[in-house]
Amino acid sequence: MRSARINRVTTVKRLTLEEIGRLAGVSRSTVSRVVNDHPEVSPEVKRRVLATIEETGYRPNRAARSLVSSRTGLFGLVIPSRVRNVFQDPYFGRLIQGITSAANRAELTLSLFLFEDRREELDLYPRVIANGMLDGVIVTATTTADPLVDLMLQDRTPFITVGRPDYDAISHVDVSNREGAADGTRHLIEHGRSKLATITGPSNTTTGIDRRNGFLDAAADAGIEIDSRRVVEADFTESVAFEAATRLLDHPPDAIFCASDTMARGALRAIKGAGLRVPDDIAVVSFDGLVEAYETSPPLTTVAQPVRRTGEEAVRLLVDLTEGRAEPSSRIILPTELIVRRSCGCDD
Amino acid sequence: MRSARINRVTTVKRLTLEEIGRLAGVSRSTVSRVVNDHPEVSPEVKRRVLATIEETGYRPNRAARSLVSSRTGLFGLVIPSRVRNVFQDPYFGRLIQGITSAANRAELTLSLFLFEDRREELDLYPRVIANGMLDGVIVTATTTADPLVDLMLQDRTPFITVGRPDYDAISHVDVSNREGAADGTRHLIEHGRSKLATITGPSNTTTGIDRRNGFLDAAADAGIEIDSRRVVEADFTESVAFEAATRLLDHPPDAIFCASDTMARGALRAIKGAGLRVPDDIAVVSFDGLVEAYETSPPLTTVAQPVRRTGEEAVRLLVDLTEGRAEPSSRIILPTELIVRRSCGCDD
DNA sequence: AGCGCTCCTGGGAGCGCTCCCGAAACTACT
DNA sequence: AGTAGTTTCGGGAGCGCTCCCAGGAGCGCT
Repeated sequence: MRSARINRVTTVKRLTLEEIGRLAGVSRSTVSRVVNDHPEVSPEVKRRVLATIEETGYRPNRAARSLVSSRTGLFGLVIPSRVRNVFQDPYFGRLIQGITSAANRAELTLSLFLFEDRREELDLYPRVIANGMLDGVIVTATTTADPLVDLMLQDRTPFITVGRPDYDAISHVDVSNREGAADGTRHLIEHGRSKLATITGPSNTTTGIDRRNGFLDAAADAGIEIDSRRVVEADFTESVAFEAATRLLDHPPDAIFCASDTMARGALRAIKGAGLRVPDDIAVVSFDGLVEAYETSPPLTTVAQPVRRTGEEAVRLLVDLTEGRAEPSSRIILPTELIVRRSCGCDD
Repeated sequence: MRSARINRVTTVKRLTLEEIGRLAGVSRSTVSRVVNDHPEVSPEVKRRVLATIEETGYRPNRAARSLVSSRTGLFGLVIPSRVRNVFQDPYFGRLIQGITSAANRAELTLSLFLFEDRREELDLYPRVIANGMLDGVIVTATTTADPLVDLMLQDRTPFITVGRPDYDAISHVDVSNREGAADGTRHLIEHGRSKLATITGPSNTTTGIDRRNGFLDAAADAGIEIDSRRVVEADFTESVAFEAATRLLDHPPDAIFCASDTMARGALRAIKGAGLRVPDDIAVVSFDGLVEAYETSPPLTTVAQPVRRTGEEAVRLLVDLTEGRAEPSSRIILPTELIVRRSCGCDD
């Protein structure tokens, strides 16, 4: 263990522009120009100022800058309270990585807002949004009629959602949930399955709705009737999906389309628990592509979505929006891709 | 889909203290006193001011406040670049939940800093720490000789680490890794196992070191010799642990203590792949308590650590530190608890 | 009536920065 | 040499807030 030099300096005179100017023999304004890389500074002076900034380790005070520019360089990432066990599903982790990665590259700072309940969530607005603390906000996983979104709509700080929002005219980035779900379901049908079932996400989320509709689209296209008891709703968690799947097994389907990998794990567990085999008795296709092949048995066939890229695009869109480069209601839709493994009945 | 009222108001006069004062017929100062709940305001005036604040929806500008108070209400959570796949392991998710939950309660805002590489990580210091953007910082998962910690030590912004730091004199919160690991190992020994092995965390982390030492402590106490080939290092990921476990199986032990649940999953997969049974051939005990019983087969016996509480205590400690309530080098050590399931050889 | 006291309120100063305007210095012309 | 134009720099003003100090109002007391 190394011993630390704790330098609890009590009165470090905080360096200011004025002070640096004094040291370099120029004015406050000139130092400001150098710091902000304005052109009208002679090379000689610029060199001198840069040198004293270097040796003093001066950093401009952010609060003062924000006060005059009314920009903070701070962006918010909001994950609503509705999301139970955010990190149980690999989705959010991956999304956060994409977002932080893009944020780092753009040299902007990201605040994370997670909530335990609705009260905390609504408290966010007065506490950090209405007072101009954030230059922009990314809201994920909104529900239909999300009160936070309603509040944000009243405000001036730019925001986008990840996932299709309830309102039109809100900028967002999403993946082709409906088409992807249809692709996955079609694959099941091509395997000759016809007693199709699905475990959907919550019906108060657009993601849940879109993937369910994609499933229904594919079935309808193939002329397959879907009994409403074969459409069960869960909440993207493995335990609730387990229960949903168990209910499904009362009248066993020969194929299940699960709206997420995590839910597919629950379904797999339920099917095995009932003494049935995957894919022989029931074929399974899921959505996300976030679970490695070795993590389930059999390996999951899944509709992969580019989560990391979703995060990166979200940051890009938000920055474009704050700088007026993007249309107020642009949308970016990223493609999905079917990854064929074994749970669908394919050999490989 | 509801249609949105996008109110792109171009020139909203931002409300100020002065403005509110004018509306309420008092001065800027009086409004300030009301907002900050200072006592020397008459009830009648206070009521009137509060009323106009309410009806105008006024929120004090944070930048201006920060400028004079030199406090921002912003805290940072730093997860160093070393951590590959932060969210593959449930640990960080749980920790983040604990931290954000406590932060919400304390009405402080949390910024998240994740990095892809060392360069990004070191960039953090000049970009957000040295310019006083953060009131305090929580650094997790530091390695020995972490350059960021070295930088922070030079700075005045208070910081703590989660996990025992390399330096003494840095405030931190940690769990009893060494004792916990010894408990887990002792349990294996009580099952009559003597050919003990361990898969450790990285040897440049105090967590890796402490848990390995706990394992060695228990073995030594029982008079059991540990062949150095029975101590293999991994990096807390399941895939590297899989490889480490595979190496271990060249001279199969009859018990493995894994320094994390995630690594235990890798070990389980390797053992099964080799055609051996758990716990019959090899008993397994892990550390963390973050994996549900149904998630592995057999259910893992594990040394549970209170991750969520760790996060909460971290926030508490940091806040105490910034407000001068805590000693400059306090440490909080949380207890671990052995959760007995089946992988160790117990019946239930 | 005069004094001192407390209670409440208003306004000046200043936090560290950016923006703007004007002056100084220098150049290039007539 | 004088003028206009350009480049480079300094200082005032002000962002919205908090802190401090001064002063008025109201009170009870001598």
